[in-house]
Amino acid sequence: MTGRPYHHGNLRTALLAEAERTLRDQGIDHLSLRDLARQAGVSHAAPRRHFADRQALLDALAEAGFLRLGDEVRAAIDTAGDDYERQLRAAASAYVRFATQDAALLELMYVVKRGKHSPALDDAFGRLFAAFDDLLRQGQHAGERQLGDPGRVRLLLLAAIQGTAALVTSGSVDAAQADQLIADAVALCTHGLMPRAAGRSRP
Amino acid sequence: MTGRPYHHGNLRTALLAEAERTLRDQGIDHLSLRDLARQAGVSHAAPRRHFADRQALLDALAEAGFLRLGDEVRAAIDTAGDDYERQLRAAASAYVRFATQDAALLELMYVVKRGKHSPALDDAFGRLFAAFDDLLRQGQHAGERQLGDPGRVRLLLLAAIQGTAALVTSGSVDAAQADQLIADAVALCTHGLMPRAAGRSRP
DNA sequence: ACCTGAACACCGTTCAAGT
DNA sequence: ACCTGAACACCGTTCAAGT
Repeated sequence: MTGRPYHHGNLRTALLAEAERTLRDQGIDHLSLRDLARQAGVSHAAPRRHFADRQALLDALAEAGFLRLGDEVRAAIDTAGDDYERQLRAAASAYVRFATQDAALLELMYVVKRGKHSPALDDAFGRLFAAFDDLLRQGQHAGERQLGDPGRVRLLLLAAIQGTAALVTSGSVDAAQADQLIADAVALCTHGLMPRAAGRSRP
Repeated sequence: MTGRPYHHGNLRTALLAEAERTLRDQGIDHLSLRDLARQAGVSHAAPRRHFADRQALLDALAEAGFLRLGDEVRAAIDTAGDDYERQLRAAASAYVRFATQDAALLELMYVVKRGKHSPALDDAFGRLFAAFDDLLRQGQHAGERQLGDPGRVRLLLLAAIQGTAALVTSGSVDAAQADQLIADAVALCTHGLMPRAAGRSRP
C-alpha cells in the first residue's frame, strides 16, 4: 500500500531497532553507524540528523533499555498475584531474563550510565530502580518480617539480583540455578531461612 | 645504563601494561593497537608479532586480569587472620576494590569470558573462582553453621559479592555502603542474622 | 526538515622487505 | 626472531549541496 516515502519517515526508530538487534546478535563490536545506515537504505551521513555521533546512539539505546527493563519488571510484578515473596521472585526473574536475552545491551546500559549523566538517562534508570524499591518498601509497610535495617535488606536483595544476572551472563550458572538463587535470596532476606530442597518437603 | 635495545626487548609486556593503563584512564573505546605501538615507540605493525589481532590483546588483558584478581583475593584472605567471617569479608572487599579501581578491565574480563573459550582463560578464571570456593568449602568443613545446602549458600554469596561490585561501579552505592553490604551478606549467609547497626551495640 | 556525496583523519589487518 | 613501510578496506565525522 504505502510505497515507503523517499524521506525514510522513521529513520530514528528504525536505526534504534536495528541497532538493538545487531547488539543482541553480533555484539557491540559489530555496531557501526555506517552499517546501520546501509541496512536502513540511507546514506552513511543520514543518521547524523538523529544522532549527533555514535555515542548519542549508544546513549539512546541505554535509555530505551532501562525503560523497557523497568516495564518488564513492573509487568512481572503485576501478573504475580498478591503474595509478596512471589512478587519479589517474579521481579528478580524478569531482570535475570532480560540479562540473559540482552546481555550486551544490559552491559552497554551500565557502561553508559557510568560515563554519562543526562536527565533522560537518570530518569530511565530511576524508573527501573523504583520498580524494585517500591515493591520492597510496600512489603515492609505491609508488615512483612524484617531481619534488620530495611534499607540494608533492600540493597542486599538488589545486589543478589544483579549478581545472579552477572553469574548467568558469564556462564557460571544456568537458568535453573538462577531461579533457585533468586528463591534463596528472597527467602533469606524475608524470613532468614533458605527454602527446603525441592524433593524433601513433607505433607 | 642500558641503552634500550633496538629490538624493543619486552614489547609484549610493555603493550599489556600500557593497555591496562589506557583502559583504566580512558576506557576501552580509546584502546587502539596503533596508539599502543606509538606509545611504545615501535611501528604500527610491530604488535602483530605478539598479538595476532586486537582481540588477542583483549584476551590477554582478560587473562592477566583474572590472574591478578585471584592473587589479590588470596592475599586478602591470607592477611585476614583466622576468623572465618573476617576472611570472607576480606575476600569480598578485595573483589569490590578491584571492581572500583579497574571497572573497565573487570567488564572486559567478563565480556571476553563470555565470548571466548581458551584453556588459558578458563584456567585464570578458575583460579579466581577457586579462591572463593576453597575458602567457603574450608569454612563449612571446619563446622561453621550452615543455613542450607552449602552449594547454594556458596553461590548466593558469590552473587552478593558480584552484585555489590556492580552496584559500586554503576555508582548506585558508595564504598562505605559496599562494606556494609558485604558484612550483611556474609553474616546473613553464615548465621542468618544481619549485624547490628554500628552505633547500637551494647556491652 | 531531511538526506546525499565527497572529503579527511583514523583504525585494523596484511605482506613484502629489512636487520 | 623481530620490526618497518606501504597498501587496502573500513569507520566516524564534517560540510557544502541537493530535494
